[in-house]
Amino acid sequence: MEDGSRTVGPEQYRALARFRHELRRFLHFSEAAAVAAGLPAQQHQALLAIMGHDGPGRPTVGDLAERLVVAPHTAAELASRMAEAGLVTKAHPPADRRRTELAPTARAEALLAGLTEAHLRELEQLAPALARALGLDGPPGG
Amino acid sequence: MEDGSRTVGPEQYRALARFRHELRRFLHFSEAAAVAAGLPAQQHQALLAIMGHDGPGRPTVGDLAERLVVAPHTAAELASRMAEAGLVTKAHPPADRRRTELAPTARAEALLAGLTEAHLRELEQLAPALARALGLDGPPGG
DNA sequence: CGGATATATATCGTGTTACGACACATTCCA
DNA sequence: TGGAATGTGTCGTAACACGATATATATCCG
Repeated sequence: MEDGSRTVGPEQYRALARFRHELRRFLHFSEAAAVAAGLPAQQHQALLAIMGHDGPGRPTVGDLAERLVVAPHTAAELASRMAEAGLVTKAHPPADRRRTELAPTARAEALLAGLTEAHLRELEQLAPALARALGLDGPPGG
Repeated sequence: MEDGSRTVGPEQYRALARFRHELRRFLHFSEAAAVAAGLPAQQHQALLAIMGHDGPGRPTVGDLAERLVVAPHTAAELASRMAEAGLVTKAHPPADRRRTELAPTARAEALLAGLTEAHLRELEQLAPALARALGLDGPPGG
């Protein structure tokens, strides 16, 4: 019965559409905030991934690709643009000189701090709606 | 005290980065699924917005813009590409001939049904991680 | 009724981003 | 030590979103 082959109806479309709408509102806020701070949206997210790296040592270009769910060479391009913009510095660790480790500059850290604060505040507002929209089938009583 | 001016530290970066990672995983899945079905990602989402429209009558280009959180002329371009691709038909209601009402074609409905099924299944998997990542400060005990 | 203004959509040129195909340096391994 | 694997970088291409601008329709006000 619940094999999922014919469960798609108007209610599912509406629920999924609502979820995507909430997502896009957040993403739109995020992009606008980043651009207002002088950062392209992807560079902001890359910076967050770098600062939020929780492994040992600095994240590499490959780590960045994995966290952003993009192809390695896409992350490489992104890292290059960020280095040009003075947001990160690149270093090749002696242990494996193929790798490129990324470290944020002081300016990038300052920018990210402000943006992160704004995002945390915005998410406090949006989280309930997002969580609600994640209950895609709607409440059992509705 | 909780004015939010100095709450940004390593834990916040990690939590927010994890949330963005989950988001990107979902968005990557979604785009890949759409493209595999022969639809550009935005056209898939536009279709979902159209089919998920819950107001009276058909959604207009302006409605689409609002749901996708894009500028009206961006939605107009998207609608034109979709009409060219045989995914929607346009109609100008007599009541206000400035408006353009959008209706999905049978082919579009079939495509969206399959994609929606896949998305609902994927969200069942991802929803817990997303919801967890939405508790950005981490559990009180952790 | 008629002209000014507002609304809804559409078009054009531009910039950002992501990809595939390919190139190159470094490391690993038989 | 030579060849495959790994990590990153380069180049050309395509989709998307925007600002500026244009057009058609509707509305308002006297």
